[in-house]
Amino acid sequence: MELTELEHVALAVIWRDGPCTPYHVRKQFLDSPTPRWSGSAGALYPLMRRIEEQGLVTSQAAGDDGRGTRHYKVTPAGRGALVRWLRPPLDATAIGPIEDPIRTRLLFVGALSPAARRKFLDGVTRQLAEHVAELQGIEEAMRVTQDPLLLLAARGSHQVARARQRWFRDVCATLGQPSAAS
Amino acid sequence: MELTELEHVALAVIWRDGPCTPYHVRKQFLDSPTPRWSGSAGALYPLMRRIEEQGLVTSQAAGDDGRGTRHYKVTPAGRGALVRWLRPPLDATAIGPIEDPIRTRLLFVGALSPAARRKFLDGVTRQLAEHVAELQGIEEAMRVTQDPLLLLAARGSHQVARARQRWFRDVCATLGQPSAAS
DNA sequence: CGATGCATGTAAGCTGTTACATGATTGC
DNA sequence: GCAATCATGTAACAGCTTACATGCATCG
Repeated sequence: MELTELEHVALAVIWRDGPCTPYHVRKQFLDSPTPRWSGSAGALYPLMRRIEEQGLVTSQAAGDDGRGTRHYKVTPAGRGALVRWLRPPLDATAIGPIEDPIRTRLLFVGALSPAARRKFLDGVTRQLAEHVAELQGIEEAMRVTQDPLLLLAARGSHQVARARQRWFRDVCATLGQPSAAS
Repeated sequence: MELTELEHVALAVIWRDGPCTPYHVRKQFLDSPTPRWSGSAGALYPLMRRIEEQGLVTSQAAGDDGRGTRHYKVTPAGRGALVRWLRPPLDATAIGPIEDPIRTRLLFVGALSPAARRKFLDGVTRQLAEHVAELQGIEEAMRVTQDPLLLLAARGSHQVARARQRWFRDVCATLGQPSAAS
C-alpha cells in the first residue's frame, strides 16, 4: 500500500494538471530538463491503473476519442496521500546524501597513471563547466515562464551543480600538485 | 558486456583493496556514510561470479577456510575496464543533473494549505540543518584518517549539502518568511 | 555448549526500462 | 492519401532489495 516515489510524483502531476491523460503525465517526465525517470509507457500505464484501484484517482472515458483515452483526476483520498508525502518529517532518502558518480569515481583515481589522472581532472572540469552552463540556460528559460516554482527548482539544480564545480576545483588543486598534500 | 555502475564500483574496490572476499566488498557498501546501494548479498555474490566469468577478476580459494571463501583480485582485463570507466568523457549520467527529492516535492507545495506549507518549509529547513551537521561530522572524521581521497569525497557531499541548504533558504524567502530562528 | 554475530549463498519479488505492437491524428 | 507523429498498451527483461537458509567462529 506504500507508494513509491514515482507513484507519488505521478499522483502529484495529476493533482496539479487537473483531469489529464496518462500521456500527459508521461510527457512531464519525457520533457523534464533534469530527468530522473524515463517516462516509459511500461511504467506509467500500469501505474495509473494501480493507483486507481487504490482509490487515489478516478478516471473517465473521453467521449469523443476512439482509442479509449481516459482522463484521470485525484480523489480526496489521493489528495490525502499527496499531503502526507509532503508533510515533514520527510523520510531519510528524501533529505539524505545525494549521490554523485564523480565523487564515486574520484575514490579510485589511484588506478590511473599520472598522465591519465591529469586527463581525468581536466576532462571532468570541462564537462562540469558545460553542464553548469546548460543548467544556467534552463534557469534563464524558466525565468521567462513566470512560474515561480519551476524557477526555484531550476535555480536549485543550477546552484547545486555550481557547488559541485567549486568542489572539483578544490579537488584539482589538491591532486594536481603532486605531494602538495602531506 | 557493458558493466553497470555497481559492477564498476565493485571492480574498483577489488582493485583498491587487493585480493579480497565478497564480504569485504559488501562491507564497503554497508559501511558507506553516503549509501547508494544496500550492499546486499543477493546483489554482490552473483555479481562477483559474473565479472569473474567475464575475465575481469580471478578468484582463489582460501585454504584454511571451511566455508569455501574465495579471494578475488583484478586481472589486466579488469584493470582495463576500470581505466575505461574513469576515462573522459564521462557518460552523461555521471556528469548530469543530480536528483533531489526535495526539489521534486517543492513543485507541488501548492497542494498544501498556507499553514501546512509553512510547516513544510520549516520542517525541511530543520532536517537539512541536521543533515549538513552530520556530513560535517563525517568530514571531520575523514580528516583524521589521513586518506586524502576519502577526505575530498566527504568534503564533496558536505559542500553540496550546504549548497542545497542555501538554496532552500532562498526558497523560504521567496515563498513566505518562515520563523527560521536558529 | 549455547547464543550471538560473521560469512556465504539462494529465492522471490519489486520497480522501472527497452522494445515492440497497434490504432488515431495531423500535416503535406 | 500517405507519412510522420501522437497515444495507448503489452511483454520481456534488467538490476537491485528483502527475506530467508545455513555453516562457521567466538565469547560468555
